[in-house]
Amino acid sequence: MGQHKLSDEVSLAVIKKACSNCNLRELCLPLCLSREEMLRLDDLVSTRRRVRRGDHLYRAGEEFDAIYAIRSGFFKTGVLLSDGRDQVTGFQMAGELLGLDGISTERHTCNAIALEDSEVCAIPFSRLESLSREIHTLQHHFHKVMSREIVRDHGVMMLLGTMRAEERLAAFLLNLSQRFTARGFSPSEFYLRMTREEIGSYLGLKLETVSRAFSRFQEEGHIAVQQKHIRILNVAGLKSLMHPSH
Amino acid sequence: MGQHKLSDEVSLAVIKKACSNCNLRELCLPLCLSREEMLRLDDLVSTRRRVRRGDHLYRAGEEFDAIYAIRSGFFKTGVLLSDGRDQVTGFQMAGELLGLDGISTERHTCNAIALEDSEVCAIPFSRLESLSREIHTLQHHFHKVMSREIVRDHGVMMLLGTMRAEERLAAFLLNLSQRFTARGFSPSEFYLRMTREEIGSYLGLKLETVSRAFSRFQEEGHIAVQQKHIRILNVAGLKSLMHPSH
DNA sequence: CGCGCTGTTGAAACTTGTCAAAGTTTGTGG
DNA sequence: CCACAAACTTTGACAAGTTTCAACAGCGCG
Repeated sequence: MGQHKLSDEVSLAVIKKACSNCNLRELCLPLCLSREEMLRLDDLVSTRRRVRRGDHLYRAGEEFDAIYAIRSGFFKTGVLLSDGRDQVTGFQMAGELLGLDGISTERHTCNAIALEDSEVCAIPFSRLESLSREIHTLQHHFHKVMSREIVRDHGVMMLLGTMRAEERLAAFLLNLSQRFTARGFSPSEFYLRMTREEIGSYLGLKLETVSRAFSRFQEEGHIAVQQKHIRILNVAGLKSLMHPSH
Repeated sequence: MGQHKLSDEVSLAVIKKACSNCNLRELCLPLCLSREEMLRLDDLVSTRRRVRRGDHLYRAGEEFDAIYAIRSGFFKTGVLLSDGRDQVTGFQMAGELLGLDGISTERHTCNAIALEDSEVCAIPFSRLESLSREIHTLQHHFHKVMSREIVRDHGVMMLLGTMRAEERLAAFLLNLSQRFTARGFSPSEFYLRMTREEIGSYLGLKLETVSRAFSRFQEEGHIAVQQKHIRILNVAGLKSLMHPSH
């Protein structure tokens, strides 16, 4: 019995590397696949890659041949203008896909950098296309994921185009909170993996403005900030900051 | 001989409604398809729809079942926040696709409004998925189109996040110019189909700021503006405004 | 021909950015 | 384990850019 259990655990440890047993499968590509389909996907998503904090997963201009599913860790993506200005275009966490922008030109158009030690599953794109020609649900789900990325970007455009500094930061915190919640973490308490400057870049603000907004939120009792440690004390208060009445 | 010619012209007029003879096929979905594949696409893209200036092609919240290729005309897409703020997320012209954002939730997430009398080809999405399971090149091209939309959105995020008012407007004009050029129109002279307010919404600026920037560009000899009629006099000048030295 | 929508321009108010200084944390090498 | 340097954060004072409010001009449509 003891023997048997041990061998079970060992094989589990191996199998766990596959989509079919990944605890992120509800957030990632495998969504809605049958058991048999999932096993075919396992085969596709066999390459893993570790990325150390601060290292690039890929760089703008590099040849594109795979998208990446984040297994664990935290990333930022960003583009760099010729005159040195750069913009963080997103922060990605476990279960989310990276590299969709590279399909269009067959080159990556942004940089993806790990904000903590991370692990990703590489998904060779041409094989994903092949498989999704055979598995209807996979195809459809992949289209949904790409579309969701477009919707997300529209949300950011909305944020950058119509909101003022404090509204942007409130929206940002609520979004993070929601995504942490979906992953089983606390909705109200988390560590920011990015600097004030990176937050500012994403939100179209200078780091000092981000810092001041944090301080203000704290003064008003909406959150407690200690460096990168955030506790949300008053969700409703933050939400109301997003839609000021005046 | 004369008879023959007439009959040729008549059949041409009919055939012209299909992708295989659409003069936008180099910009639209059919790209890279073989003759035979193109004919199968024709079958799919059989529904046309006229949209009058000011009318909605679709509204946020409506059920999604098709994407649209613009055959002629000009559209804007935008989202509306609960508190009344709205943001134009894009302007689309002939050969471009509308509705990709709807795939993710099976509902349209933005409004699409014609800025001039327009005609679109409706492409039933589930049939597009079927066909692209059979036609590899169509599948790949469609993925590229979605990805291109993501890249475009990142460009707008860059613009909204890092550029000041005049840089934004310069980038906007140069982008329009380039897209008109790709469609065989003059790169340096065109009519804006949208109001200052709509430009401002897209660029995250108030209409007065847009107006002032136009005036300034004119004073400095970069462009000539007369209401919606724009002539670009100095492309290099506009480009340099996008990347100020100081 | 006038009414409404759109666009232009000016002045003041407000928000955010810039510059500067000091405090805090983190990481590294001795 | 400590010391030091580097990176990050906070805060203040001031400057710059954008919005707001307001008035007016022009164009286009009924």
